[in-house]
Amino acid sequence: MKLSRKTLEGSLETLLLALLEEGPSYGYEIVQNLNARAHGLFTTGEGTIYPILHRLEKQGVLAAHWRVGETGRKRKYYRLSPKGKRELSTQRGEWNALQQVMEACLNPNAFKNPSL
Amino acid sequence: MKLSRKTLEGSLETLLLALLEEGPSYGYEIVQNLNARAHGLFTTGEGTIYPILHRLEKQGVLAAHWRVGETGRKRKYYRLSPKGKRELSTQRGEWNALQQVMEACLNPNAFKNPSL
DNA sequence: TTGCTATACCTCGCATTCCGAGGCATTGTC
DNA sequence: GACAATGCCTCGGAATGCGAGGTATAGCAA
Repeated sequence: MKLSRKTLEGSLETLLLALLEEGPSYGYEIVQNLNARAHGLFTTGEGTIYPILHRLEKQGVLAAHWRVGETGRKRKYYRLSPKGKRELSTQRGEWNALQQVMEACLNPNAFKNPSL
Repeated sequence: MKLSRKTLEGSLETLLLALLEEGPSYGYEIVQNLNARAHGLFTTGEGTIYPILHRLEKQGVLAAHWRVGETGRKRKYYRLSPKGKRELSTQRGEWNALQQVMEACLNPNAFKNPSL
């Protein structure tokens, strides 16, 4: 099954933040990593990830610094700033909340609400 | 807590389809119904719902017919077409799949994956 | 040397989405 | 007659995802 674009919308940023919570990484690796974790459910490209990284850096959610990796090439490493950690926490909460509403609507019979 | 627009993105259509699965309804009522179920977590307006309804009708996912309700006013009732039922089923599946990926990324410690 | 692939960065433009603001008509109430 | 509630609708802006393309370097093979 291939996840439609619409379903993925708005979740990518949360996914990205969660990934960076585990440690600094750079754009190219992040794309590979996300696609690996998606297990073929969806595929992300650089055209999607780089603009998000730039925006988050501009917003102060991510901090970036250039470094030469073990391959000899320059990489731009991103890591969560303190603001980024708070942001991730917020988004985790929002995700859980949405999950509950979706659960209640998609499986309404699980606990019939007489008020509706 | 107020759900940010980004988190909600892409889920509204699924929510709408799930609501119509329970029976036909019309735009104005759908808006009220969705907001009631959101329990203040988010608020949707008619400017959001009507375009979605029109698009879904055009795509053959919803069938619509005008009828005069018990209030005396004309209403445009929408119900799921057979295609719509299949679509809802698909979206339910996509939601569950996304949920699993999100779960795995947001709580990576739950089952450490050594390949990452 | 010359190419090719993988790595690694980036931008541009299209299609799509949410949503606030507004417009129109009708019903019932004060 | 004024007003709110019901009920439909459109328009434009901001933001998103993403395919397509561009640049440059490292390493390998012909």
